[in-house]
This record gives sequence, structure tokens and C-alpha cells, in this order.
Amino acid sequence: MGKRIAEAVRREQILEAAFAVACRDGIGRLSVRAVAAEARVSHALVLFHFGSKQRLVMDLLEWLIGGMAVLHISDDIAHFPHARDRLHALLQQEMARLSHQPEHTRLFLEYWAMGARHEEIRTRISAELERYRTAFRAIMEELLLSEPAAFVDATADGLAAVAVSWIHGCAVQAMVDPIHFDTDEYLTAVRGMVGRLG
Amino acid sequence: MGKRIAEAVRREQILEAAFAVACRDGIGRLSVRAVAAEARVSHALVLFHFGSKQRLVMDLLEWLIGGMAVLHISDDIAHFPHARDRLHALLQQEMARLSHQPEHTRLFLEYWAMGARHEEIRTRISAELERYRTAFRAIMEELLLSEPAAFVDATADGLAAVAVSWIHGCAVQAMVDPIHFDTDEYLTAVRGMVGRLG
DNA sequence: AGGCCTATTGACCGGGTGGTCAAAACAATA
DNA sequence: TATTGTTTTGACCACCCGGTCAATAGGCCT
Repeated sequence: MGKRIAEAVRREQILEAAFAVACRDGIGRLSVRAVAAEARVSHALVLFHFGSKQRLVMDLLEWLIGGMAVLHISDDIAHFPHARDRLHALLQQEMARLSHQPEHTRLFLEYWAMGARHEEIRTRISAELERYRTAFRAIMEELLLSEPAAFVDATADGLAAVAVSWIHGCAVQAMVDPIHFDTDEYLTAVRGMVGRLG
Repeated sequence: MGKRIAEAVRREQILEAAFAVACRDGIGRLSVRAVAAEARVSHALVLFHFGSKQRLVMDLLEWLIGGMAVLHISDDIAHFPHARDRLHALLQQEMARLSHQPEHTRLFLEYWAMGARHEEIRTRISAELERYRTAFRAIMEELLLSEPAAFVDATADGLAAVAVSWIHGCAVQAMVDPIHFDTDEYLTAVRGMVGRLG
């Protein structure tokens, strides 16, 4: 019979099992029983600790976001003198992160798709997206300030949206079509568009 | 009892019902029985016409792609003298299409996400993506030819990938976060990046 | 009218689902 | 050791799923 274990530890174990199942089969096919089996635990215990599948799924999303270390503007990036270089470094960093945590990224996109029909998920994802956009907007504002003549009629919001599109469009393509997608080539093209004034 | 109806007609009816169900509940929750109920038909009939849920789902994807009229380069676009203008017009057209067929777009992205774990779907989506990329690559090659000094080190493939990212990143954002996403602002920003040499 | 072919149905099956519950195993404490 | 309080379990429930099948209803041809 399973040993008695502190609640927090069990929860973590179960969340890791849920992550494994979600990576293997997708969140859509995630079932309480499959998670329980992965954690070598009865399915009733999972419901005991999480109350319902719904909350398990939401807690997994939180666990996922917490483990993604997303969009941290490091000192390395902050010290670039030109806004354009900071933007480029940030794009590069984010693309590297996406490709180094492919499971996290894939799962996050899956939640994203679910959000289209699931309000609680949509709200949570939206908040995370807002953080993302805000960070990019800050850099874009610096860019507009440092090169006022370069981007005629463009707003920081619009440019930030474009940057976020780059990241996510790239993530989506890399997810479904990794063979045809070349990160370096992509970055070079972006540099060609954003940085060719330098 | 339901009336006798020619096979092709029934198939179309059922596919439309499947589309409605998929739009309402998502493809993940699409069930043979729900589709049958939507089409006011017994669930055995759905299986009679499509053989299995699997094939129903794949046929729905085909039906979806067929009805999307995706990426048709019209004469209006082809007649712009400058490659840059053609690119811009194409981007504008595609974004307009995405926002005018929101259900189609959302469903297509859902299939896309499914493709990560479903080979048959992935293959089909990949082929469609290839068409997309090819069309953009053609325009990008013209762009590189007409302004050789503008995009240093960039390849047509890389630029095409960026363009596709624009479209899809934009679609993804608009899907989950329509409030914060402004198509016009986005396009202005893109124009600022691609078209500011003119 | 009668026969034939196909579209259509309802009943059924095995299996998986989320969720509940009483009983049991366990650890800590008195 | 006896009590208490928290995990943990297995059995169980009602429900939905995809799929099969024999029976039937309906249109078409002779």
C-alpha cells in the first residue's frame, strides 16, 4: 500500500505525473486515472488532493507557468547600449528558451488553444500574455525614442504585438513543422528587418 | 424515421453538423453522438457514412481547408508594381481573411495543436503550411531581387518564415486575446518595418 | 406488385470517465 | 497501548464513448 506522505510533497509528485501524462498524450487526453497511474497512486487520491479534474488542470497550468522562467530580462540584455540590440537579444533569448523547453512550450500552446473555449484558462493565459506584451512594449518605446524617424506611424503597442507574434508564430511553426523551421535563419531575417539601419 | 437522402448530400449535412459542434465545443469534445444529434440523425448513420470517428475528423479537416480559400493571390495584388507593396497587400489580405472567418481560423489552429501528437493531422497541416510558405517565399524572392541592399544576409526562406509567423502569431493572439489585439495597429507596425525604405 | 439495394435505425457491447464513500492503513500524540 | 486525525484505497455509481449488428424502411427497377 502507498506510504503516507506530506500533502505538499504528494501534490508535487502528482503534478509532475500530470505533466508527464500531458506531455505524452496531450491535455485533452489527460485523465485523473492516467495521472494516478503515472504517479503510482490510486485515482481517488488525486481527487482527494485536487478536488476535481478541473482544478488539477488549472493547477498544472500554474505549475507550468511557474516553471517556465519566461521573459526574464537579464543584466546581459539590459546592458546593451542600443535599444535595437536589446530587442534583438531579447528575441534571441526567447526563441532559445522556446526551443530548450519544447515540452513546456507545446503544453502552453495547448492550454492556449483550450483557452478559446474555457474562460478560466483564457483569463490566466491572457494575464501571462499581458506580461509578455508589456515587457516588449517597454523595449519598443525605447526603440521609438532612440530612432524616432525609423518607424513612421508605428506605436509601441503595435510593435510589441508584432514582436509577440514573432515569438509565438515561431513557436507554433517549430512545434508542428520542426523540420522546415530554422531558428538561426529566422533570427537573421528578423535582424534584417529591425536592425538594417545600424 | 429519417428520410432517405443521397450519400453526398448526407455527408455534407453531417460535415456541417460536425463543423457546428466543433465550433461550439472544440474538436477535442467532438463526439460521433454529438454530431449525429446536431444533424438530427442516429449516431450509427454517422459511422455508416464515415466509417469511424477518426475519418470523420480528418474529413472535417479537409472540408475546413477546402472552405478557407486560403492565400489566393488575386490579380489586385499581382498588379502592384513594387514587391514591397505586394507583400504588404498580401499580409493585409490574409489578416482580413483570418478575422472574417474566425471560426475557421480557430478550428484550424485547434487541428494544428492536435497535429503535435497526431501524425496524420500533422502531415496534412504541414502540407498546407508548405503551400503558405511557398507563396510567401515567391514574393520574398522578388523583394530581395528588387531591393538587394535592403535585407543583408537574409534569405527568401527566412523572410517567408517570418511572414508566416506574422500571420499565425497574429491569428493566435487574436484568438485568445481579441480585446488587446488591434489589426490596423499591427499592420501599421509591419508596414513600418517592411516598407519604411519607400 | 414484387424484389433489390442501400440508407437508417435502435439495441447492445466493452471500456473509460469523473466523482463519492465507507473502510482501512498509517503517523503522531496522549 | 489506546485515541485521534489525516492519507490512502478499492469498490461502486451513473454516464458517455466508439463501434457492431440485425432488423427495417424507402426508393428504384422490372
